[in-house]
Amino acid sequence: MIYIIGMATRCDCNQCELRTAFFNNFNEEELTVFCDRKIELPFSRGSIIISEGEEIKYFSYLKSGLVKLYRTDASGKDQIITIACPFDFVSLLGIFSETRYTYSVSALEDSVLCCIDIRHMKEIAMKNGNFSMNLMERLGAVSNKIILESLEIRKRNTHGKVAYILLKFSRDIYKDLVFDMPVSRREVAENIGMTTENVIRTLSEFRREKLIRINGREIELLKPDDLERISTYG
Amino acid sequence: MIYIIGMATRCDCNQCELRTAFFNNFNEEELTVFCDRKIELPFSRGSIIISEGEEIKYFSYLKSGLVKLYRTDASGKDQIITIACPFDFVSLLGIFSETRYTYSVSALEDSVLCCIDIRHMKEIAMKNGNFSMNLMERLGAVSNKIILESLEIRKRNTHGKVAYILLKFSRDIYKDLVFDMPVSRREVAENIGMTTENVIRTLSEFRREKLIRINGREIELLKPDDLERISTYG
DNA sequence: CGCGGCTTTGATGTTCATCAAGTAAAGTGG
DNA sequence: CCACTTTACTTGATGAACATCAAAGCCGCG
Repeated sequence: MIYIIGMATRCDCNQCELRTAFFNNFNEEELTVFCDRKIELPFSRGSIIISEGEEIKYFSYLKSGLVKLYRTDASGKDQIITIACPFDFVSLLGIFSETRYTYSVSALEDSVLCCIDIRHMKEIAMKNGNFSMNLMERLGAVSNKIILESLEIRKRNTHGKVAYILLKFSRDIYKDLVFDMPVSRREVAENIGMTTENVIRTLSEFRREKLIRINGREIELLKPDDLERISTYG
Repeated sequence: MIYIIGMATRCDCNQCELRTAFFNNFNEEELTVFCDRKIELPFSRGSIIISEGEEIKYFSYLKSGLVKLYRTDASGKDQIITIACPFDFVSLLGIFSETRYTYSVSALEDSVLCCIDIRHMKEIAMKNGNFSMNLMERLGAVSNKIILESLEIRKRNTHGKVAYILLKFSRDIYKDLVFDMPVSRREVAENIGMTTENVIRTLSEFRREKLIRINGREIELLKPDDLERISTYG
């Protein structure tokens, strides 16, 4: 992990939006210790946060911004595993069963990561069963989401795939019918298993059919219901 | 879950092969309680063990046999998530974050499930941090495997996909170059995202090229190294 | 014995990746 | 700040890969 970009900052974990997720299971002392030990690291858009093969030292989640988790194959082609939003874990489930990362992470937007020493995390989990259960629930939900999404994408044709990811950006990430795509056309292709050309071609078709409006990376969903139908039925 | 097939049996958890995985973290008393509360359920080949949407009542793992985890879409088509071997968990990670199953499970071979009340499992995990951590590690490893496999399959063409799954059966499941396919051609197709016809066509090509020998469901890998190459490079 | 499901092969057409080529945008160094 | 390089985006043409449709043999089961 790279530490050079900006200064590590601190915030009050009492205020953290993840509090209800698992800090609730801390007593005062635990929370203080956690707060003291955690560090926050800012990363600028485009920078690599974690490289495949790197040793796992921290348990970390995304505090703000947007990051992609991806794998690079032998021929250098990337495959995007998932895109993580604020308060999603960047540490996936392997975090406790592996010693090295099996994927890379890079920042799609300026982002801040909240990190805590993995050993410390384990210690807490060992001692505090409620915390540990809560953590398991959260990690499980993330894994489930990734598995589900991968299956959903796999069964769609090109039109369905593009509609699916447009709806995902609009609904799950930006909660708006108008948004700036955080990823290039190539990255969209890497996410849904298509070629860059066909992503563009499909987007252009959607534009011609007045389903969407495109202005560079800005996209507006004009007929979300129709896109929904395309996503579901191809 | 269906209980009607055969009688629930018991075994000594001290002898269980999963012992080192997490029973090690039990003290004598905990192990006794666990052993008393768990039940073993036999299912005959082809029977449905869990149906999508069903309430999650048990944490369960496969003691013997072979099962498939799958989802059924609106049009009735199945998509196989993964095939679980003995001592794999049938309960995936959602187990603690969901109340209902998001997938179905059916027996590919005569199988025995070891089940324990999910509430009891949670109680133990809450109290025993080591157990809980171990559980998390194991669940994490399973999830990771599923995610990885899904990504691997997605990036292969038909030849690569078929070679990949043949090698998986041979190496991971049966540990032999000769094995009986536990699944129909259609199920292979549902596992790797192809049509049944193209699975058969590809298998026939492999046979004509003397890469494999086929006798109904019995398959022998004659040139595993060549299949390896096909799996990796298409 | 006949029905339904599984397997297999062939013919056909659609979908999609690849190749090629050009424009636009964005970063780089003098 | 501008020429230059590189990267992103876009469209078209082509062929290969793959799904679909059709038909027939096989096997197990009621």
